[in-house]
Amino acid sequence: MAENLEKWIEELLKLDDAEDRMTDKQIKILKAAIEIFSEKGYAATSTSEIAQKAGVAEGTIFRHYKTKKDLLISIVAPLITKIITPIALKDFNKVLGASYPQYEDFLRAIIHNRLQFAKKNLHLIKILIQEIPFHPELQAQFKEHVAKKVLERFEKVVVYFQEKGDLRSIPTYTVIRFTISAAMGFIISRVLLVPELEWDDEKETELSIDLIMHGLSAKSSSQG
Amino acid sequence: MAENLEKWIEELLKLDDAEDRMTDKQIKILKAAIEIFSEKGYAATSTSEIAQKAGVAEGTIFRHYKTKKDLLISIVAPLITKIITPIALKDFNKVLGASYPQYEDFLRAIIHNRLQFAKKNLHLIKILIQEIPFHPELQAQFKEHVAKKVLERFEKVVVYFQEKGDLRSIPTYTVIRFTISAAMGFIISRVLLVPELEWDDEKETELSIDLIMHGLSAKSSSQG
Amino acid sequence: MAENLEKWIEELLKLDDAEDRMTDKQIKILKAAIEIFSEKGYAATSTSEIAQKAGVAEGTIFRHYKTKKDLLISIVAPLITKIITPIALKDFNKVLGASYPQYEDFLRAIIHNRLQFAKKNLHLIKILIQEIPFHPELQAQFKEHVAKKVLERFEKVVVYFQEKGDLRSIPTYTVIRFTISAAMGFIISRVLLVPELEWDDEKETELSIDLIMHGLSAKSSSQG
Amino acid sequence: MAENLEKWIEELLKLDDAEDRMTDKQIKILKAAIEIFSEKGYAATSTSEIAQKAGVAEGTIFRHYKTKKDLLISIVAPLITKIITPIALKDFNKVLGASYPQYEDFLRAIIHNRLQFAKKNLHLIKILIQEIPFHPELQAQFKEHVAKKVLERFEKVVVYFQEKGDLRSIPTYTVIRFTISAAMGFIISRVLLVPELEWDDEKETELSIDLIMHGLSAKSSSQG
DNA sequence: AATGAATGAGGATTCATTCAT
DNA sequence: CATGAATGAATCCTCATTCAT
Repeated sequence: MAENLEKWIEELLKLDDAEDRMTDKQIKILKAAIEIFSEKGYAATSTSEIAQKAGVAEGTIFRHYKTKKDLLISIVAPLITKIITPIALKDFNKVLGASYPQYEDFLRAIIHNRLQFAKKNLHLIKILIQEIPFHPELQAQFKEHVAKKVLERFEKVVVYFQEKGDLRSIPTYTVIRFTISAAMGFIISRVLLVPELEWDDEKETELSIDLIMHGLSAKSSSQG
Repeated sequence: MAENLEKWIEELLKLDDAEDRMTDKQIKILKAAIEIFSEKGYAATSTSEIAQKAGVAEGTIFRHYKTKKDLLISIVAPLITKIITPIALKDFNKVLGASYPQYEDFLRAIIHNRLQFAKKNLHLIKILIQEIPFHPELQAQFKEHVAKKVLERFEKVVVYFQEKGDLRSIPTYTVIRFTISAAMGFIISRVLLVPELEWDDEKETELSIDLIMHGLSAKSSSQG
Repeated sequence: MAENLEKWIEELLKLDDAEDRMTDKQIKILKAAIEIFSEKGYAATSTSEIAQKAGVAEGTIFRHYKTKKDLLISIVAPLITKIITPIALKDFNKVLGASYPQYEDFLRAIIHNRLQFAKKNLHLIKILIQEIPFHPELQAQFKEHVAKKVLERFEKVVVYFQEKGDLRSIPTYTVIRFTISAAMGFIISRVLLVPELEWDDEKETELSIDLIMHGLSAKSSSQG
Repeated sequence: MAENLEKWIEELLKLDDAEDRMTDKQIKILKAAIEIFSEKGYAATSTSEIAQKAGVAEGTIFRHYKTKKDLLISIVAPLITKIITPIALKDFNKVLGASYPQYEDFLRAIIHNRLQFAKKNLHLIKILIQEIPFHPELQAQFKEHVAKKVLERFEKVVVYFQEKGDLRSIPTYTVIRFTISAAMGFIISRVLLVPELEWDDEKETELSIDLIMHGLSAKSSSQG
């Protein structure tokens, strides 16, 4: 999935309403907006700047997006519903479908996927992180489409492994929080905080899984 | 430490230059700015809004802070150098001073302190998180005064416990990242993401420590 | 040449970039600015005042001229390079082309021309005189495009008549200064200082020429 | 006369109202204002700038001068009535008192005096030239105290020499204008336009007198 | 659909002036 | 007298948005 931003946008919005495809200019506007929003933040970005970078007239932006905020929403809303949500929910069903017999198989899959996605969509992720706190509409969407669903399924997964006797019987939400913290801590360090380091993604992933599993595993294990 | 924001500001700036104390209005301006910046973000906040909330004329702001950006810097810079830095560095020396015989004692102290601070200074923390990405001056300060020093000392602490045989011999920076991720994951959830939950801070702290220690400890331990 | 201000502006800027003609509003802005600048001076003129007089929104000014200073420069720079310079240099070549066999024929031409121009472009001349001292960019332009070239050619003309034996062998620059002083003294009195007097331009011009020539002529002459 | 600016100001204002002498600060304010007004123009000068340069508090300026304009008037008005007027009128009476038997003696005296004054009071002269066009009050004062009186006396002097048969019988005002133009042309070039040249004031003065006299003299004279 | 000139409300900032100390 | 903090009107300028072409 998520090969690169351009495809994302194109496919996304074509899927949306097959007849009402995006024009070339619309795509240019979106791309320009994404780039500048992520660099300077929504509030500090002017529509004229976007128009210039997109190579269109200022008026053209408002032909496609009623307001500047509309443009932000048009980026973030489908990002949440069409991209983040599927990514976020990916792999969860496979646990119950027995594709991932162990919690660590599941961990490996979600870390791998989210990292790949994060690497390819830094701009979008930055916008998401930076703008959600300031826009209640986005917060609501995020909560409903991502947070709630993810937590629901995550809960099922964790309970499943807890009942199976693989995971410790500590509060489920604590397990989830610990897992997400450790995984996201790695991903965020990797792509946002110190991307300039030479990362051995494979090795760091395995170490992270190991550390998480040591914390959560019901059986004690020997260590190096 | 850090009883509450008002005291913070007052004490801070009195310490700064004992003779050259802040005026009453200056404090009002700072407080208003902190509140609104944290709610709407720096770029989306207008100086007239700050003036109104502070109960001063707009011109008064510019008598004390040459530009709007200056006002931001005047909030964030001392926040970094005078508050965040000491807090961030707190407890590290006690390890080598043998006040914390175990890594988990150290963990308990840093989680406790940072959590207390975070609870009392939510506004400041939000501003820090939200604005640092957009202001290179602040990034530089943060890197120099906080990140670098914290990592240096953290490294010493971790190496100390690794050599002592208490912590596993995995890469030091991975240990640090894992520790910070798990601890910050808890704190951020607690104060930013879902503060409305009923948290048993004591119990959650102990659980977090337990989880971290299980991942890092050189000896296997029994679990619940 | 120089029929009146409106034509000046229009022709000027059409010549400048034939395709990229000025809009109607742009001309209105220029005219309003010229009028108010000349009345109150650049620094004492507000952009809102200009907008009002021009019958446009204040923002419109800044769409055409990036800053208020830009507006001033846009008036004065082409004034110097396109209007003042040609006027200032007019007639000089005719001396060497033998169109003006005598220095007084040359004098008659330059006084006549400059006076006509000054009468029709009082506003522009006032702006020039008042603002040049305060704006180094304009000073530089004036020096390069006008002062230097005029002096060069004036020198040639004076030397020509001195070598021809018509003019006294006093320092060339003194001759030039004396000529310009006497001529400009007349023109400035005529259009700026006491324009309300009833002037017989023809007669005063001839008198001025006579006075100058008496001072400069190599031959003594009878007087009345 | 006019030894230097400082003395001028001090003497001037002490004379004014012997009891109500200027304070040290007042003098500093005046000096600072004169300097900055002459450099940047009245409208472009801020009172805070003046206060800073004068080394006083902003409020202090307004204790002595009700408004900023008042400060300008306080500089220019006495300049006109106490300084420019006497200087302008100097020497005129000496003609009729037979101290100057010839028009050229008179010329020599006025050029010399005005040049000395101009050299020592450049700042004041610049302010005068630049601000009079924009301030009707100053215009009125200048007209009444200087222009009118000077012209009256100048007229008497010229008529005197015309009736004596020394000067040509051309219109008196033309004689005056020509004389002033030539004299001022020299002085202005000397102190304002190209002060950086190496001027032989003595020689240039004599040349100017010679040129003027040739134009005006009733008798033809030999030339160099 | 696309343009870009035009708008005017609003933004940051300056400034002359006031007034309590 | 002198101060300088405080003021708020006014200044220059930006920006999202509209609309005639």
